[in-house]
Amino acid sequence: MSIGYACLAVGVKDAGFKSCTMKNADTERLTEITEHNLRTLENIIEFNAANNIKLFRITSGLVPFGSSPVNNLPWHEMFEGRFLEIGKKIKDSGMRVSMHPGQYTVLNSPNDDVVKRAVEDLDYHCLVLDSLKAGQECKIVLHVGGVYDNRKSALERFVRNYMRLKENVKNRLVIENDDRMYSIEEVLETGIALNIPVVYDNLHNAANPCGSQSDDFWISQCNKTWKAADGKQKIHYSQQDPSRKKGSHSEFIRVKEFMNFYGQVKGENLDIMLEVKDKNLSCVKCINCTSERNINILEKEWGRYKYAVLEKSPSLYQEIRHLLKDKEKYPVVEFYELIEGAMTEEMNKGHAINAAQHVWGYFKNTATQKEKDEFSKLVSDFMRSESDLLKIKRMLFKLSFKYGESYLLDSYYFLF
DNA sequence: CACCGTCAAGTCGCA
DNA sequence: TGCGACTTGACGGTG
Repeated sequence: MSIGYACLAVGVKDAGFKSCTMKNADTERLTEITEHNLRTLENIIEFNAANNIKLFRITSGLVPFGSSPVNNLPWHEMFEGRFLEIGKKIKDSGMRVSMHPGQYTVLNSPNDDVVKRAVEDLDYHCLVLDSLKAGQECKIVLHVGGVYDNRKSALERFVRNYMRLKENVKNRLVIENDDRMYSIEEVLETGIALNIPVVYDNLHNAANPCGSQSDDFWISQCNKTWKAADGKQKIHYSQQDPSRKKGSHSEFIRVKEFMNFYGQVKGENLDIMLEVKDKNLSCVKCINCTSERNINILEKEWGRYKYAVLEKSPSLYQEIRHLLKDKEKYPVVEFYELIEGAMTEEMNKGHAINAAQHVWGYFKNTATQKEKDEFSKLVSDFMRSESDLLKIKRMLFKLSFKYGESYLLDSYYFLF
């Protein structure tokens, strides 16, 4: 069982991808961005390896306009060596990677130009994985596509167009239920007919259900479509954002809800891809909650969360400190539940200033007079509602960098 | 340097 | 028939 996250890592140094617009996509810019994005991918892979994360989705934007005539660079030859280096790091750490073309890659369209672009886009995704020398268990996840007023012929067209794909693309392609068009039942029928694996997505099934079967039921149905060469069965797991419309991914994984789900499926041998806004943060959380670890892990996590908690709730901050006192225990679920409680608190100016002062404590003796003046001005501006908290945090982050406070540089305080 | 409109894709639903 | 919504983060131009 591995738990992973998609595309981006938050709070990781030098881990931002770049892109460009079509009209700026000249050879020089495309080369530079590809080079940059490969370095970014490598940094994220190294972060994953260091944090015991064994499942990761690579962003489709890795090579800008990778499947468009706008980009006619032989990028996989130009960067062959870089792909091999990164691919080796992936393999050496035991990581499984995947890719997932977006909603605009539609293989079953009645418009043949659209289909042609979809085929080219799948070729591109496959070439990225091939260039990394990723095994056949590293999949490309695709939705079935549109309905066009006739589900039966639309599904038949998917089957026909699938046959047009190259063998190495076919070997990686898996299909997923979506939140509007094709329910898990229809995707399963298609997967069985084509003999390709099916990825079950729990939130899509909640938005676009068929019958009232449990997640566990559909997961075991999908399990039958995964052959040995395809690797472990994969599913997508996400939770509804309570304040946004149906189908929106939550900011973070609510640990209690996740553990309830996990209790039902832990007997299966699954890889779980999380789709969640805070990415690696919830991923680390879920890994910590489902594996045998010790309190050192929680103390490390606490070091990163503590000021983010303090600025929302001093009382929960104290409660967590007490929870971590007993070094023989590993109260992981309680720990994260308390953090979640703090993160959902409304912002309170007094608490926010208090936390900012705690962080300022790292610098107040070493800071220059100019920095001291600037900090107190930002604080009083914030109290008078003349500026926002972001400005204070931005300054504190800069100081952390300048004075080499690596403990603070890793803090999630600067992310929220 | 902060802010916000634009980009890029294909389909569906509603005038 | 045509256009807005859907989705996403970063670009890129403005003030």
